[in-house]
Amino acid sequence: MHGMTVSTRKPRSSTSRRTGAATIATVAELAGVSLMTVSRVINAETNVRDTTREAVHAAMEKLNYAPNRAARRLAGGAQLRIGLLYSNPSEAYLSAFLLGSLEQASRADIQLVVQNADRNGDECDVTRQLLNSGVDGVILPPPLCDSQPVLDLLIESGIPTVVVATGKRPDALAAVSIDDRSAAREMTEHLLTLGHVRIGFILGAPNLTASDERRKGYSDALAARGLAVDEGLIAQGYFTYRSGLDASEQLLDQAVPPTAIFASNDDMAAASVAVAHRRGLDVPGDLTVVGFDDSALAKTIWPELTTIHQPIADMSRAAVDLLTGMLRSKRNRAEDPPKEIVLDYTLIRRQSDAAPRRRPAMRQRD
Amino acid sequence: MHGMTVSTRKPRSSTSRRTGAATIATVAELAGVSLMTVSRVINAETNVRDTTREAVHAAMEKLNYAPNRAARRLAGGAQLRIGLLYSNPSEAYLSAFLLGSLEQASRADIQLVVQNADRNGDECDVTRQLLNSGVDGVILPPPLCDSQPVLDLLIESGIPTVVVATGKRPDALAAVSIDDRSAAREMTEHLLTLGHVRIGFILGAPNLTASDERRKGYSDALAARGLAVDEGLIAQGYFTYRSGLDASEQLLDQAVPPTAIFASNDDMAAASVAVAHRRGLDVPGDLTVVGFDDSALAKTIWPELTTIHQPIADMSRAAVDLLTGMLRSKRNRAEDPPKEIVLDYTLIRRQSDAAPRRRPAMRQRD
DNA sequence: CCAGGCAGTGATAACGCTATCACATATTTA
DNA sequence: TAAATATGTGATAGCGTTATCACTGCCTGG
Repeated sequence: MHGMTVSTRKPRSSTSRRTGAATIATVAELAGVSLMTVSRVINAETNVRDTTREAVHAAMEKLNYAPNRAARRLAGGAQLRIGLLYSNPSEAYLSAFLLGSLEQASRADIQLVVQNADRNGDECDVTRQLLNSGVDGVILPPPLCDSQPVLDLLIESGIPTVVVATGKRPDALAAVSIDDRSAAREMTEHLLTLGHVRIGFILGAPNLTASDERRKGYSDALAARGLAVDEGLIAQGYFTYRSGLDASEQLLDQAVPPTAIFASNDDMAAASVAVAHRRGLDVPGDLTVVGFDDSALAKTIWPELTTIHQPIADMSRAAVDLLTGMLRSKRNRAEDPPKEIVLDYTLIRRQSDAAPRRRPAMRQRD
Repeated sequence: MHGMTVSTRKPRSSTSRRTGAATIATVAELAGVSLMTVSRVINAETNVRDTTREAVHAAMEKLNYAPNRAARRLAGGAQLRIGLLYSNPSEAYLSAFLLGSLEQASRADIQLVVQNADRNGDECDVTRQLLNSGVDGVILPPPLCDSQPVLDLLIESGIPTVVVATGKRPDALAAVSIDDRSAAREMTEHLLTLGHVRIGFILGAPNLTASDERRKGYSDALAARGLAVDEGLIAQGYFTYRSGLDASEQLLDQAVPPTAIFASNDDMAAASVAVAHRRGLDVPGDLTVVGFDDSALAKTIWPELTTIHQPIADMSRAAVDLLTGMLRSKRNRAEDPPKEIVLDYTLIRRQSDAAPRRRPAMRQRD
């Protein structure tokens, strides 16, 4: 006859790795019931006889029992995982972003899966791969937050997603951002207040929504002062240093060149400074240059750049927070409309801005 | 009768409660090793063959694996905390460094406590504070890795510590570095091979040991060609852009100016480029400029800098790895002598170097 | 009086990881 | 040359909990 199991298991060596804390097993023994019954009592399940329940409660009290969270999560499979999908941002941006999100994830005891979209082929492939790997939510920092194919994929899959620092948020997704538009307006107003009137503007990459917002902010400020936007003072850039060089040359080649240049990011602002120097213009004496982002570069070059500080780490922290909330409430079946969190920016004044020269007449070299 | 169990159990339905996330088992299968080997790699244990380790790392990357914290804690792995104490390095350096260490820490599920030594008063106070906060180990990137008081404090406390990128490692501590001296020699040889003879050198900050090493490398290369070191071609810098401006001016003011400038880091090299442009010199046409570090800046500016690539992120990853190994082996066994890991550098050739002009006379552009 | 239903309860297998020990090869030592 | 010791790797048993399903009775209704 078979089917009988003789337990050949040898008694566990008592020393190995006991923590000393009471476990569900201790409670069960004391109460004279099985493990499962105790588990049911703990989880307030209904189908336990009252007398049994009381006995278990008594035992728990006597033993000062507290359930082990790790074990609970392990068994329940309730561990949340969120994916962070990024694509060649500047390293400075990425590390600040990671710093914030890892910290928050660790605090909330959530697993963070960081994935680089540039490796392993196509953006969409990587996105699919991430979705298949079983994450519960996704965080999308720039520039991926403006990639329509990726967004479509995420929206279609219905996975809770937070986009960060995009200019216009898709209706279906939650977002964390700063108000790019009013930041750009504030910076432009700052320049106007200094006395500048001809203010050049270097656009960001056309496919990124934040670029648009910044340009609108620039226009807003001019409009508020009743100034017309001179298209000759707006040059296309692509957020790279090199594109900034060309754009700056173009602006300074104007018949009446600007006395200030507002670049849509710090890299391009640094390029403006370089072009100015090459032309023998002093910054900020002859030309004011300001940037946006407050990247590492802003403090590296000389003069240090006046720029808009984006709280990158705070934004990523907020994104993790927001996503966690969404995931938890999703369990409770609540279909709230996606939220949007807008954080504060700061205008950081350094050494690259000044009032325009009284007489813009002639600038000799030397 | 009890004690005998008839096993009528049918095989479990496969669907039950899979999360879809990659586990240590998935990784093991893909890498073709056992669970334990993967576990060992994750925990940076020492007794795994390098080839095996790489295979496992590759598998983890491909699967986007992240360890399950709950399972980890449950199984008895204590939560390790390591402190990362930094003090105003360049932001570019710091961000690359953080990127690597955060990634590795996250992979190994270790808590990383990042502390800025410049806040809260004195370096030593902050160090003590960090030690008291109960970290299990410390990582010390430059420039703090050269601060004798801090080093003394750590050595005295006996806490496992890894210093990174220091020129000379204290005997008592483990270290991760590159060979600064031979990297500088290689770069100088490169310039010599291009045909340069008068090569200016901008020193790094005098209190940092890496600066010394780089200078020695420069001298080594000249000596190897039988060239004397002209002190007029060596200018003091402090690793900042601004100090690079002064140093470059000084070098280019020489009666017979150098045809190439080798700066001890990229920030100062960028400054050299700026000064050259301001003087109407073309880079690399009229002046070759090369840097060291391959920081983000090297690829940001124009022309992009030829430089020595320091694998900063890899170094910090290695530091975390090394430290975890030390902490784990500390539990199990006695004290091994502190290890030193030397990673490879790479000479990256971009657009800022060229052979010197045949006739240093005058040649108009275009 | 018996098939079927339902409330209680228990036995056992995951969950994903690490500790422990066994084992097969290298490398050294006697 | 055999024995002793390292090395690198794998098998397996937990860690404390919940999911799943089997089992025991006790009730129903025909």
